[in-house]
Amino acid sequence: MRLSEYSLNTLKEVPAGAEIISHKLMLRAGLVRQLASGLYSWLPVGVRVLRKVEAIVREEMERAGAQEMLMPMVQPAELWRESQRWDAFGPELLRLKDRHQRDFCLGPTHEEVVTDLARRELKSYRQLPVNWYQIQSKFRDEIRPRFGVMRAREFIMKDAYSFHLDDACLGRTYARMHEAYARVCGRLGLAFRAVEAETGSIGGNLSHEFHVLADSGEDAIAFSDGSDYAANVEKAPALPPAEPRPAPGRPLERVATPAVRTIAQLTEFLGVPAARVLKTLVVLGEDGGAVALVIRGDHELNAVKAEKLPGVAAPLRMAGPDAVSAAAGCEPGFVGPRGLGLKIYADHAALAAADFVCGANEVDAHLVSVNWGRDVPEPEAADLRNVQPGDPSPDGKGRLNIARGIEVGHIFQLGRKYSEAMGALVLDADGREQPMTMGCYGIGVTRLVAAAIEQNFDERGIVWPEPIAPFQVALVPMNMQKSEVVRAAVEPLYAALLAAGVDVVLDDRDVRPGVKFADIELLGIPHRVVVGERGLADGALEYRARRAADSEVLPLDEAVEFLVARVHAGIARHSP
RNA sequence: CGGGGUGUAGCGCAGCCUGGUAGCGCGUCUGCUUCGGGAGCAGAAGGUCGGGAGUUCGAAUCUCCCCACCCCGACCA
Repeated sequence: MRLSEYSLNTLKEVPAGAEIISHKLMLRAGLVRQLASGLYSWLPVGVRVLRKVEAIVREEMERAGAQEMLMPMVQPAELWRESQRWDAFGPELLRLKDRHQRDFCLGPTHEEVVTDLARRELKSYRQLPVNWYQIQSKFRDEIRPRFGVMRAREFIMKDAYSFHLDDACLGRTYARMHEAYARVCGRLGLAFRAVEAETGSIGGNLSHEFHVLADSGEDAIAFSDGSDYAANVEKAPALPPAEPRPAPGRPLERVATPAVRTIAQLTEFLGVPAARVLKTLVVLGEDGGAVALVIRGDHELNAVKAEKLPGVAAPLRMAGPDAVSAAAGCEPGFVGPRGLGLKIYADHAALAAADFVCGANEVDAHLVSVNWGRDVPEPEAADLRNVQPGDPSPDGKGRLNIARGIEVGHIFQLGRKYSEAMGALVLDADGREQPMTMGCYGIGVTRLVAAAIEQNFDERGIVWPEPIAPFQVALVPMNMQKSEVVRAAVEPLYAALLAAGVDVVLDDRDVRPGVKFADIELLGIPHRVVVGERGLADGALEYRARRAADSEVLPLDEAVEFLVARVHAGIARHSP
């Protein structure tokens, strides 16, 4: 490709509104442009990267035994009603009507469509297992699109669906897909972790998320320093404290705490550590009532865990001030478990506290030296909190660390949720009809591009992992328009690299060298070769890898061989 | 949806408080010079000041309504 003929439009300044590094660099390097909130056009350089990511995903899917197919993005409502998800999926499902007023949606995922296809095509256990995948645009009407293509409303996903007669077979395909996902991340040169995860609106019994580690990640993941245990913080169980609850010490006491509402204010006012303060959160109950959740002041409520408790409404919602007053007889900030006429769940750690501080259920007052059993009836114990760094690993080996991650992939063992709801049955060896058991496996292709940048950049721009760079080699001729010598050197080199199958770009634009250097670095091309009269006098070029601090001399007559070797090595380095 | 913020030339911004009909930098176009790290000089094009209504002799500026976009929270690849 000759840059003079290529649509490359880089920006010196960062467009307003871009917050995270990948979004800034994707705009500056001219990979994408925003159309509307959460909707992006991909420009030619961006598409080059996208296609390379897709190619790697395809290769690994084929290696894992999956077969590519393609399903419609527009889906009839009837299928979603069959699976009960027309109502359950909520406003994230973009609904529309055709000219006959029939209901449709834009596919946010394809379990319904693929299950419909499977029940028509798959009739015998002899056809199983199958694993179908597609790479296609998805649409989710996100509450808040964010961070450029990282959380877009329309995005490209690779989604795969497998069908099996029994769960053992599902488990084998799941393991192969787990391996395939790890290979994809590895080939992209990304530092990642596979973690146990919640299944959310997709459903099923077992799932893992693949997280690219980055401080800008929206998820928190917990992993053990003593084993390979790793889980999304949403999912990681907080073990009950090993030590038994201490015996009550001092007598119960009521303390006036005027206008002291928050844990921070309370710890300062009373000089008590947050771990000795219990906070009582009032949330909406299933029956329209309310439920109280008690956790330690230094702990964070885990909404996913809480909404699974009997009697608690899902999705979890905090009770408003009016509901709190009705239940506790005081405003939020002074609620406590003593004398509270609500069902109470207490977190294991809260339950292990003695002589603790809590709200008195009256304005401007708290109780100190409160003890379970003595002052408050023993509540029901539950795991209500997020794990914290230093907590023991749930598998009993080591302690947990917390890291931020970008969820680029998620795999599920769905089981028979969809096949039973939609009647996807096959005949088994005994001639009996059985619902198939299913797995589904998603990778955010567009998100992978952004995640790769989050892990690979410097002050000059993107530093692509070599397998997905838009071009492998950039040839940068100095004063090419005037210099016969430079042209005579660079044109054959360009042709030879093309002939050798190298993804090479020739920066033949009539612009000053500084512009070329800045653009090539912003774009993150892994290998750069400068061709100038200065070096050519000695038969030499200058080579510089994107990550290298300095250039090195490259004899002109060795250039093709050298670059081909570098490119192959760069890509091979990432192949597991 | 709740809270906060921003909309002025392709991009980044000033002007708004204190009304008088729009400016800076970058980019774009033309010419000359320059040509190994985002060039210099000279000239040029480009704006219903997000939209509508109102106040006023007069509105980018004041008032009201609407819209879009961004950020913080609940969702997910």
